[in-house]
Amino acid sequence: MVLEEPCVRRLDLLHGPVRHVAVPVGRRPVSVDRIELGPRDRRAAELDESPVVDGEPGVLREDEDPVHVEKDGANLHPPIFASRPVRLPARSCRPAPCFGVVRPVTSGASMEARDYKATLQLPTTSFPMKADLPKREPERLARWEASGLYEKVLAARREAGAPRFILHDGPPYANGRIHIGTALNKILKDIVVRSKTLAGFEAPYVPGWDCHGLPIELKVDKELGSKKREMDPVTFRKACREYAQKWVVAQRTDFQRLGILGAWEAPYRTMDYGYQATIARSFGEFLAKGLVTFGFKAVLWCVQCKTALAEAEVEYEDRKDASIHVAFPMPVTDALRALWGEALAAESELFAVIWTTTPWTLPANRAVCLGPEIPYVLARRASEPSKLYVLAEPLVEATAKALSWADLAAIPGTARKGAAVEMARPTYRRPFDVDGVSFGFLLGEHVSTDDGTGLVHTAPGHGREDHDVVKRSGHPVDDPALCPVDAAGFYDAHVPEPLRGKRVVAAKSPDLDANRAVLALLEAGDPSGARLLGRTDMVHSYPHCWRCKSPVVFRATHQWFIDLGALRDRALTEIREKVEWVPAFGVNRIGAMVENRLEWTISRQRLWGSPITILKPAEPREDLEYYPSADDPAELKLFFDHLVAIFEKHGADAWWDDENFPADAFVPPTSKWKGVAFEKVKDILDVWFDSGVSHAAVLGTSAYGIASPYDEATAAPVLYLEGHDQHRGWFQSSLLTAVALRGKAPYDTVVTHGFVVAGDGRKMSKSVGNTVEPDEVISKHGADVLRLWVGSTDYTDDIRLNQEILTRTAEAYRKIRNTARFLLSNLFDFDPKAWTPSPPRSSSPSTASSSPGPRSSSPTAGRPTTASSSTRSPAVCASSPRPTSPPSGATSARTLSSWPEGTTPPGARPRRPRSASPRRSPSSSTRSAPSPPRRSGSRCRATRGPPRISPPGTTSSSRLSPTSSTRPGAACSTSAPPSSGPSSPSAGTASSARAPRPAPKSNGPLPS
RNA sequence: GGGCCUGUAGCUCAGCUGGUCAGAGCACACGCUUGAUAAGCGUGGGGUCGAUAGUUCAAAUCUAUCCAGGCCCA
Repeated sequence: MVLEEPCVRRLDLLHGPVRHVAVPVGRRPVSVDRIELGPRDRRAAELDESPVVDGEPGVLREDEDPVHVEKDGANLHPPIFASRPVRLPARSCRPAPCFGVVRPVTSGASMEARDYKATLQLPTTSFPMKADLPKREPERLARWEASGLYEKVLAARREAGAPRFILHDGPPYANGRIHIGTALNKILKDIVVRSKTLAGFEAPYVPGWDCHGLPIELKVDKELGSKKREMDPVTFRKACREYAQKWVVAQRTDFQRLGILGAWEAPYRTMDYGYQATIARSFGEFLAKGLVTFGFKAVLWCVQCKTALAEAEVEYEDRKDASIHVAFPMPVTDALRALWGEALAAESELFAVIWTTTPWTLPANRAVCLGPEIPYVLARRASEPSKLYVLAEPLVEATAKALSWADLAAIPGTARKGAAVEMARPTYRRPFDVDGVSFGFLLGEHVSTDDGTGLVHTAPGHGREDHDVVKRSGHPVDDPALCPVDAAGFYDAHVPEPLRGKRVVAAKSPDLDANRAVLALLEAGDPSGARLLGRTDMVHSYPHCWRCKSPVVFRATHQWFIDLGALRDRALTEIREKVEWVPAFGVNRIGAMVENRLEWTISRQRLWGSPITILKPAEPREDLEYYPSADDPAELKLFFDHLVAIFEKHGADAWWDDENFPADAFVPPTSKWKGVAFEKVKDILDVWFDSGVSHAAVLGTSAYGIASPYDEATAAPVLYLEGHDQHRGWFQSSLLTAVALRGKAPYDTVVTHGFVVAGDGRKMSKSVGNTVEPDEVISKHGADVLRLWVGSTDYTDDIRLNQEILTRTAEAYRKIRNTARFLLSNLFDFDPKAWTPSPPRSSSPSTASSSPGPRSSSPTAGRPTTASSSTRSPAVCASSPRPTSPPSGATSARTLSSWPEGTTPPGARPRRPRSASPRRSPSSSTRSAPSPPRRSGSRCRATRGPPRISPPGTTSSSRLSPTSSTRPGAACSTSAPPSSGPSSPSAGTASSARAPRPAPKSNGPLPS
């Protein structure tokens, strides 16, 4: 059988008995064995009045021309053979190729037979058109699990000596079911891991969970109710552990249902004994390096939970507060008269006017801050000319408006800079003065003329800037009187009698309300002479405890800190020069955050966590404040070696097990302090410290089954992939701990994704009712549809999701599926073993040769930060030979998320690094392996649109949607409870980075 | 209020350093097909490129402001 060109190619492609042959109009099949015309075709032909002649099917002879049907001079149809039936193309097929059914005649099939189906070679497949994913996916997953697919693939790569690629999982918080953001995050990770695997890498994926922290503690607390009071800490912690484990299991089920492949049988949990031991050892290293400090400092404090909060544990909500202007009387001194001259008459009453929205902090006032460069004037009302008010010049008008004092005006010629005013050493009488301690006027750069009066009420016990400015001025800040508020939010004895026992926020009754009491006292006339000039109610954004939703306060307490001063420069260097950020703007984000961060409050007054493993002498001693300390490195090492051994065997619970492990049990037998009576510090570490050291606990050891990517011998690029809220959270806590512990960032590449938002771009909120739950999607459409949705979006930005988008995605899925089905069905009788590949048409030597392995052969070469990773990542280099893995049979269906079991995925053959590519240095290829495709010659950082990841097995690129949780691993903006936040690094769940697009031309590196 | 980011057809996205850049797929409408049929094929409608003002011979593409939205802070 011979067909003309276009048909011949098709035949060649099919490489088997001809089934469908494209017969272009105007061209003619020169010779075919036989062409049959089915009844329907015949009817169509009749309708068309085509010259179809009934007759016996016959053979088209070489010299016989097909009949052309011409109408008005144009070919309307493909050839129709009068005596040789042919299936007619659709009438609408005009110039385009039409499909005819042509088959060789092997037997004398009679045209009389009614069922022509048997005589035709139709597409054949058992791959169903209908996916029925909700039902069939679980079966597939069960097969994966039963066959140990993940382990097998990994083992195969390992045996083959494939280069490694490590995606380190940011641990989601083990509290509650997963939400859509978590799903987004995990699917993106799965896409990366699988594509890397398909690209020939050994790409293990060890999932993890963040198990410690306040949210779990509070939940357990609630569940236990009154029982908790009878419970010892060890028992309570056991309950927390069980609670966390319950959700680990639940979430694992959820993740597996999404089709995520990974080491689900051996994940890491921050509450694992070994992990806890690593936390303690890491803390020890911080101590040894002198990075841990202990001090009195205003921290965010929840009076309801009675604990310090991390910034990330705080949510800002609108709140209505009294906005008040208060005048503090200032004695008129000679210096001030010299400053202001005649404007300040001897009989004048002088006042400093401050503005605040937290009246309850007035009893803690110790100073008034002025901006050094801000001009201050004397202002007065026409109606009360003897009263002079000091105000910032730019704010006189605004103050007059706020107070409804139309007649308030600045006295011309009285503008003096804050620095000059301060030089005159003015004083004032602070309100509610009990002990007479006031620090007077201080200069502070934080003073602005954006609002207020330009004179800032300063209470060092209740504000960070206040604390800092007072401390910088040399005044003491450790005096408990500076913070007259107890842990539960009640005024203590450092305030005047009428205020004692009032609660500063979250008062249950108006009588207890400190703000109200303060205002009442001011209105009644405080002995200091302070006057309330005016008050209004103001709605403003105010911090609330993320957990109990109570308004929080700043309260000075004793806390442990990590001093970031020593780490900052190194961290910034790593951020800006070593790490690749995808999308590139991440570097600005985290850079600015690290730059502005001075310290990290690491202590929490809670139970469920890793302890701050420090002992304090039961009786104060001159020679030892705490044990161990950086001053005695030998003792410190001794202590932590001993402690880590205990933790590895008994877990951190031992720290609370006073019966079996009293303080003395932690003093090593050989310590010189053995015998001294100690008490344990009972604070726990910020949970961000826990997850922050995962690089040490999981990647730095082989405890979780993978060799360390940080060891030279087993080095591998490390990718972190989380929502962009983790710039403040896990990325940062991981970075800071890694810089402290090993002097380097823990990751080579950081990919961030956006948050999942509703269809209108707004955040998902349960109260609004615009959320989409993963299990709903799965039960309705199937996980593959959810995965396709991820793959079809731009993950670098926020990702929209609603029912319509899901419907579209499901429709797209059907198209893709049917296309696959068509391809499969045409291959049903394809025998790969009998197939001889035709030689490549042409190959460009340059492309063909540019497939260096991901790992460079030069161990010493670092990743050049400026080198463009030019070209293509070896990881996905398409030019390397891809073994064709034959589907085992006609029925082998490939789904979006799988390759046939027992077969080697395409591209599975590991590529060995090429020894020398003239186009790229080995080191650059090493580093760029995990990075997204870049435009040639441009640095990733400068790339505007992030490249997309091309998920293996899917036809579309994927995007991530962020959810809104606080921990890594979640990217949803729904109201999932943030895990306790890292004090400094706050973590968010939602992240919205755009997913890298499929690598262009198959040569681009994957953005991972 | 600050930092970072986003805003192109109903949906998801391309449009690089300004000059056929107003595109694709899906959806929709109409037609065809009904031996891939809860499929397939063809044709078509649809966007003042968030808004405004600038720079320029020329702007979706640069600048400024504004509006809307997201994350992180305050």
